[in-house]
Amino acid sequence: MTTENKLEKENECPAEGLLKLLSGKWKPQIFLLAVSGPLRFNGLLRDIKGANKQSIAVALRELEDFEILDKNIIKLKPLHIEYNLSEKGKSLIPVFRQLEFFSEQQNIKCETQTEH
Amino acid sequence: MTTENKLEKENECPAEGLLKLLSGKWKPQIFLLAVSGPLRFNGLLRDIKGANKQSIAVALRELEDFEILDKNIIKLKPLHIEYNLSEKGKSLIPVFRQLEFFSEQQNIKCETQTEH
DNA sequence: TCAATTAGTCTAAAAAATATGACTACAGAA
DNA sequence: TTCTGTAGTCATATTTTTTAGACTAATTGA
Repeated sequence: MTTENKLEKENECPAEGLLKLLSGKWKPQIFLLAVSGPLRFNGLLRDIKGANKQSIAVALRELEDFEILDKNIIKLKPLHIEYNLSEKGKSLIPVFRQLEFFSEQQNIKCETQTEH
Repeated sequence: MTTENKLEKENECPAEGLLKLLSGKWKPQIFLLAVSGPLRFNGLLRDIKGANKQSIAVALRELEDFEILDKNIIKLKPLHIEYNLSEKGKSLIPVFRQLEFFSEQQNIKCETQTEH
């Protein structure tokens, strides 16, 4: 079953599909990295500590299926593949910023922001 | 391990904790129902088709742990318990609205909105 | 030609989330 | 005192998500 079908099938409440899409174990990080620039498979595997091939591959595929990331084959030097935020993906940035803003207001914070 | 500890432990990116909190199978629905008024356990069990005691109980506990819902013991007629959106919970409403807005813009839509 | 890097897939196992059904405990009504 | 409704818990299954590790296949560099 494709990601699309899953969401078309039983999606009672409007925000739910998007929440589901964004809430995999690695997808928020991947999205945030995509905001900073193009992504590459092995790069993600190196940068995201603890992640494994399979999960990265699935996350990329789902984000691509939703047209949040564009997959581009770069026919250069070392022929490779790049994932870039699509326009739709870019329009998600403010949504993320609001989620971050809320989290900082309340203290659902991240460790790297905590001084030790 | 409590819900708090889980999120304090390894929360690399700011929006992640909130996404995780909101993305359980029933939590978005529960939150949305809470926007309309106080919730009660058996009421949710009746209203949310397909949900079971355990999941409702866990979702309520997590939303309560995060202080998004307040749990109130109502010492009236049939002594019972009500869950209400806290101030923090209310401040989440615009975040939800933005998620919904994005979903409607793109077509991550819900079935009830699709004409057939 | 051999080894490394690229970007994955596949199968199977482990872990996490959800579901099922029995059970508890209290209050009020019949 | 038994039955109904309140709000759960608990142990156990089932389902879903994530991981580990072997494998593929094309390109590139030495």
